[in-house]
Amino acid sequence: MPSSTVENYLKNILIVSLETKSSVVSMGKIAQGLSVTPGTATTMIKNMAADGWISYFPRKGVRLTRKGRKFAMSMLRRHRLLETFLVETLGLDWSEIHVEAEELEHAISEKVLEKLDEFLGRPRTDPHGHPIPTKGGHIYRANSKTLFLCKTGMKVRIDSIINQESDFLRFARTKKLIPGNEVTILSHEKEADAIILQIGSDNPFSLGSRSSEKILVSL
Amino acid sequence: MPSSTVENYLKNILIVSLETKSSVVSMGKIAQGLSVTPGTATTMIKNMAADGWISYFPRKGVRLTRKGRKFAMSMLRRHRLLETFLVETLGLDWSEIHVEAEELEHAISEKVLEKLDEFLGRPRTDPHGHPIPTKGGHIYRANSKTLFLCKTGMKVRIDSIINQESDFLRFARTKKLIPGNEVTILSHEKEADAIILQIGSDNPFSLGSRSSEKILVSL
DNA sequence: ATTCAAATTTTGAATAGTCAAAGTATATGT
DNA sequence: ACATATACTTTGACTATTCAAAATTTGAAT
Repeated sequence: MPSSTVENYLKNILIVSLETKSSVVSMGKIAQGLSVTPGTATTMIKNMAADGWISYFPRKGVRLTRKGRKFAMSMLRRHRLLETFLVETLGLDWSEIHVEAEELEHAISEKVLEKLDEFLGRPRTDPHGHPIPTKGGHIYRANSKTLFLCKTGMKVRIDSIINQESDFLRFARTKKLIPGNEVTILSHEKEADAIILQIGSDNPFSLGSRSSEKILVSL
Repeated sequence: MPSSTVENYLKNILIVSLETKSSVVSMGKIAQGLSVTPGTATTMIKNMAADGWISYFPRKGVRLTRKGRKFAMSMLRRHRLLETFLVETLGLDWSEIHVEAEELEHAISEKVLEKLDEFLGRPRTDPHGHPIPTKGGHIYRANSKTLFLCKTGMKVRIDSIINQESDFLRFARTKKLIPGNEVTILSHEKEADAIILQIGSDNPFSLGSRSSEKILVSL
């Protein structure tokens, strides 16, 4: 069994790997994702490689082994099922659940997790719209793209919010940027580095590139 | 915030303190309760005293400070609410919940705990019949005594099972030794070091002193 | 009073994870 | 080809927690 630190490293590597669609993740990304100094990441990664969680390519980056990926998937499953539970059952706010789940995911056993999954009715996605990996470690990929890539006039449906910072989530919620909602792109001009959009008949508002890259949508 | 190791020490000191009805707990009991060597307990206790969780009386033992007791109570509250949740909501077996709750209690925040309490309908006791401390750190004491102290012919109601070992809990369950149930003491002779008892119209069975001291009952 | 066993403390060493700072490799622009 | 900024690794040190084994204290029994 990995320590919860190792669990965090594994989960983070998987997430970056999925986000960037690249199986090799750089040390920089790892250190940043875990908020540790680069040196710490290097030492940690070497130990993890010795334990067979990852393959380490010095100065290149890191790739999850089969064993590492399997475990990382199970962490993602825990995280997302817990987030679902916190929102659906306990009624916590969307913006609070990430931090809470981050703690609980290390403490919940397989057994309790399966009972929870059953209790929740085996949900497919979490409240952010992210797919929940199956027990076997499978994840289904929606064919979404980021809001930033949408052109003026398009109507799209929000699939998920990648950004997990509570401030942003709170903002997103007040603007009804919520998975499932329809968005109309009123204007998107590269020069302005912002898109103007509208949800339903609410007041239109604008979003910078930084933010609009963190919102996945599909047609 | 204490580390989860400190949380464990605090909870254990409180439990022993309640069990033995003595505010000072010996180092031996602490080391034993936490399954560490005596030396480890000594070092740890000294640090905890420096941080104001306990008062340390060398070669005498340890007493929780106000701050320590408050925190320990909150640990007990977490533990017992979680056990309740695991049984009532997720349907886990009585014998499994102690171990699971032991992990989760370090990961659950005050906020989530309060939501959970609300969701469960603010239960007063956990599935073992132990009282759940209030948010303020209060615990109500039932006027129960141990089954071992009961005389032949008495009819009593089970309040709680102190022993937390899964093997014993499994056994207790098959014999219907469950909080709330009525027990008739068919015979209790000191010489035999065992009592014979009956629940409802089930087959009578006997229990040694070791076990019968671990079951709290009231009239 | 003295002795002895039990309980407790001390000491020295190990492990996991971390940082700061110094050193090294690499890619990129000129 | 060369200089340099950037990314990465190495080194030395620190903290929390643990153990094993040696040393000490205490209380009870002779």
